[in-house]
Amino acid sequence: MQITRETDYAIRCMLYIAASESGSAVVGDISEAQSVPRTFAAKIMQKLQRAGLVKSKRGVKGGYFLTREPSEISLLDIIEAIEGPLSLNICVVDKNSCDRVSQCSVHPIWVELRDIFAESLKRYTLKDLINLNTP
Amino acid sequence: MQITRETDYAIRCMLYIAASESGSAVVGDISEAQSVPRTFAAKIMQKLQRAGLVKSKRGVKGGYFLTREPSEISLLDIIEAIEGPLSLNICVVDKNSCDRVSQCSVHPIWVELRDIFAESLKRYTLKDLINLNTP
DNA sequence: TTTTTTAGGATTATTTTTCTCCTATTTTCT
DNA sequence: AGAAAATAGGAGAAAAATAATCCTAAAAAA
Ligand code: SF4
Ligand code: SF4
Repeated sequence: MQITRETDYAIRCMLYIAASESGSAVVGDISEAQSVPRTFAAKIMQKLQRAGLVKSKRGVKGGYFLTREPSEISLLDIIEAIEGPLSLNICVVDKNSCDRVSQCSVHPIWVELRDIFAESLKRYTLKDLINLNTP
Repeated sequence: MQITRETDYAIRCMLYIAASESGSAVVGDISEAQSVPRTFAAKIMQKLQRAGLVKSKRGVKGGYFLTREPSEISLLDIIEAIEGPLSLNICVVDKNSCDRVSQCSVHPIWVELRDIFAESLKRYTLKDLINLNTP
């Protein structure tokens, strides 16, 4: 019931880019500053790009930059970019995974809790997290 | 970011005992009724017992029974019995796991979210879940 | 054209999850 | 007492998920 290391790394990476002066950063710098293994960081950035949270520019003076304002990128966005749709139990996201769904009294609870949890995660944006560091 | 299959099984097992006429059930019946592999169910019941949620009686006419009223056993109780203390990121439950804790702006968020989530899970008890089935 | 930097597929290593097996012990019933 | 029913618990195997690594290609700027 925890986010994965990969997701934690992704949040760190996004935070680094958001907090950077220029608004963009190369994988090498992100990796070093946030203690994320270099090649793993590269993979993570690719996922974030496919999810549309960042874009890249190749070559000298290239790097990754955010596609939206830090205030418009929430923890939920980052988590779902890495882990896929948020759910607290397999049956919430894939009804075929369990043949008890139709008669299960717990299933609706997981659906409801997912929404509550998602709302909480939406409330925290990159901007909030940067401000906590440099008030 | 999901509960494990084991935890889902544990909830089913508890629910079966709580809903049973006699208030107790043997592993074989629980396993069959809830489609939980027999030996795995036995292991799960042991964990639940160590957590103090059930007690067992050996021998003929034995089985497992709840130590508290169904209205006094919450989803959080069951989840923590199986998975250990609830946390959404490793650093919440083990501060030594990450040497960035002291300077990390995300860490306090995970602590806060854990509490919100735990509260939500506390609100659902076995009694609520049984009533949903047989209103 | 050279250097910098991302893109992406293939692959490996590690850890966690999901079980199974076997033997011991306790309790009840006959 | 003895047989049967049931949990207790350790050891460990199989499968899946996580956490990386490696290598080659492609793009863009200088
Ligand atoms: S038993 Fe209920 S809660 Fe568990 S996976 Fe199936 S539908 Fe979901
Ligand atoms: S980086 Fe922050 S949130 Fe992530 S594990 Fe470390 S302390 Fe926790």
